[in-house]
Amino acid sequence: MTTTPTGDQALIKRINTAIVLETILRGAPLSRAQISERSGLNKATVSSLVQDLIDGSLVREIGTGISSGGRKPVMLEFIANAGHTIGLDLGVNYIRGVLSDLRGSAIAERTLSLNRLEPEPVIAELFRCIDALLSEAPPSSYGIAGIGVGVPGLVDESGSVLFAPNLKWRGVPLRRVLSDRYGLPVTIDNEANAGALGEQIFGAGRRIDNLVYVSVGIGIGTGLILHKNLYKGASGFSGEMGHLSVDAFGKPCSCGNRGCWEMYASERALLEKAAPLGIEDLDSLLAAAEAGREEVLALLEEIGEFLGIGIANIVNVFNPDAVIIGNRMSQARPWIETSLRRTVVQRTLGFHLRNVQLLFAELGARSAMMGAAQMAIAGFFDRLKASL
Amino acid sequence: MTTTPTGDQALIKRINTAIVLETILRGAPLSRAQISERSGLNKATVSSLVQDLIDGSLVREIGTGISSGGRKPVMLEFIANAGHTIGLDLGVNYIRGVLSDLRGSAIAERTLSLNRLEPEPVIAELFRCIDALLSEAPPSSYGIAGIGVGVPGLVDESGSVLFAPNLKWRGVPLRRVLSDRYGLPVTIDNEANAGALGEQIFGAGRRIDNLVYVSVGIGIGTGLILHKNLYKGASGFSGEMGHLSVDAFGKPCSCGNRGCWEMYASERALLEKAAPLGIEDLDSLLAAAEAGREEVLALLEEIGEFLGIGIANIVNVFNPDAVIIGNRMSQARPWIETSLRRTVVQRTLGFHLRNVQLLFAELGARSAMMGAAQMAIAGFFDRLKASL
DNA sequence: TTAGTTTGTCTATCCAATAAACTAAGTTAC
DNA sequence: GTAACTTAGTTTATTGGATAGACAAACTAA
Repeated sequence: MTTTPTGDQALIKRINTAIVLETILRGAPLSRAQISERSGLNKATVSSLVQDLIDGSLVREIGTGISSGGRKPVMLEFIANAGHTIGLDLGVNYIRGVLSDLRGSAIAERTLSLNRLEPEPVIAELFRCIDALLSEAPPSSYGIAGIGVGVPGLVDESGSVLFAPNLKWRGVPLRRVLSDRYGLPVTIDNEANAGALGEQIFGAGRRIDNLVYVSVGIGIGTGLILHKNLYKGASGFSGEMGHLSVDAFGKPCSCGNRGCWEMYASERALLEKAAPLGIEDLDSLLAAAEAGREEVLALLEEIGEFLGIGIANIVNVFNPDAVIIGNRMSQARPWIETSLRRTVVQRTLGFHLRNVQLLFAELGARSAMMGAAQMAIAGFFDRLKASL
Repeated sequence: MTTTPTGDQALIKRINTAIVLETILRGAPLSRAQISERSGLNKATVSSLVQDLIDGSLVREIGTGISSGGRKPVMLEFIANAGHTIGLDLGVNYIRGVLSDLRGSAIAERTLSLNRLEPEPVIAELFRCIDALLSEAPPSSYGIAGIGVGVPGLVDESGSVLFAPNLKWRGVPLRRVLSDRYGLPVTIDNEANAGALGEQIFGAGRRIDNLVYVSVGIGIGTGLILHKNLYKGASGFSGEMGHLSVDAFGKPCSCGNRGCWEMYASERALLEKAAPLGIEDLDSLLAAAEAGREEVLALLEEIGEFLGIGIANIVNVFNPDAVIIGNRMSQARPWIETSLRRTVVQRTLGFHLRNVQLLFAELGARSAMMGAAQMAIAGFFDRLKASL
């Protein structure tokens, strides 16, 4: 019960092997000598651990490097295609999937649209998408290392979708369904968490330790990366900052609260206001903005302000290094950025004391999908570290 | 630069020594055999590490226990008075100090009131309080292990008070001042963080891994304990949830934002509303409530509702196991609890799915002081683990 | 008294990291 | 073109912790 994992020699070896592997992942190509220097491990130790990694098909020698006055170094690199993963972004009316290698480079992508919401047909499409991607996977030592999925809703620790309002799902055991069919490790998480991870690893958030990703789509979801790690609430779910109330006695929200942020700053809120202007969807709205239609520009400025109001709250609470605006609304950047930035500066306690960057997603619509692939990759490495 | 601490035998020993010590701290009195069983470490290993702890004056044998059919076990316990710490709660018009042993048992306490706010006189009083407590400390192996202080403001990683609005302090290097004078390790943190720690270790939050402590005094501060650890924002400060805006276009707050929570739910907000009734301070207000004065009861019910509005936001964002209401307003429990609880239930997304407990501080006004002592104790153990 | 049990220590062994010596394979100066 | 120097990577002997198993000590039960 209280059995903490104890320290023994195997633990040391695991720790040091992980250090060597991570050093290579970060700095490849590297020689054994460079790894020794960077990691602080003895040359002999590095040699031995590198040999294990080579035996495990995770690292390979790629020939000699240039000499600096002595024997030429043998350069090493991580074998990115030692395995592959599948990343999926399950949206309300689309599925995006990617087959990637273990560094996250995309090998194949698929997008398909959904016209039904019920779990059965959606899962059938999910299977089709995965099957198609699997058929493109080249043979490799580790094969398919895992599947990651981002979904627009609350996910618990067992990988069940507790509640996805826009899909009208409740209690769908997605992880079990997928791992039963494919016999692979499956990671399920909120779409905003996946997006946060995608931007942190591959996009606007590289090298930023603490960031908040705000996914502005039909609703608003948020993914938090604190001290380089995805933060999950106590029970393993979070990302509900769309339901932060910004107007305690405002419009009632379906969640039970009143004046929730996403009722003022989401795509849905924007389109409701645009309806009287005869605009039905985001694309035509952005086209109208492009054309300089003034009522539309005013609407977008207002959305920027409301986004800023919620972001100021988030900054006050979490004090992150960056906030990244992602998902569909990031396309509206040219017309919302000014009012958004102004509002955040006005409303953030001691803003000048902070170094908060306001950024927009670099991966655009691919953030969540790439983040889902990264979830699977991270799962692979976690299992690896635990095993050797 | 990228030098991660590498794994060697000393690391193993540190890890296992910490396991043994923690096993004793949690379950004392224990025999070596019991420690071996609970920790999973070999009997011989435990014997050797226990001997080190005995040599280090951290553990002692306290005679034999009862036999269960064989040789009698030698029982061990942690030497709580191997050292002492000082915990201080620096309030706006008071200082509370405690001298405690390494388990957090109070040996002596002092409370004194302040009538000036400037750093110099306050620090002079702080010195007096510390000196008085120090003079009561019995001799011990480790002496005074450290000083912990909770302050009503923003504290950075270097232990400087960046900004304490109610004290009107800016940039006071409190840690340096104290460690220069006493030559001891000093930990400075926000008063709400200290209170959260105090309640988690000694009060209503025992055995709760994830909790939010809401310190409702003149303003509102919050301390977050996530996965058993105090959460600090990216730059080492947080606790600003009093400035979560609950009414985007409400009253302007001195922080720059509008409609901040603490403008509606704090002691100051309550007293402003009570002023027309001729009530000037919290004590007389509570007395009036006790006497059943209806206008006062209505005011308190309203405060309960506003507290609930902010707490619902916090629950939606952090999804903690418990929320603890602390500081002065916790005295108003009988008159605010009903409306508070109702509001939180109404406004929390999927409240029925959660297991959030709403609690009131058990340590009352002593939460922050005891938490400050705990900060010093934790610092002592951290340094210990790093050294051996 | 005897047999069995539990506690705690002792001993031999294992294993990973390490320093230092060593081999291999280059460069540079003249 | 050779001698002197450099750097890369391996080999060897040593160190230090954890461990299993043997053991002694101290007890209970019958």
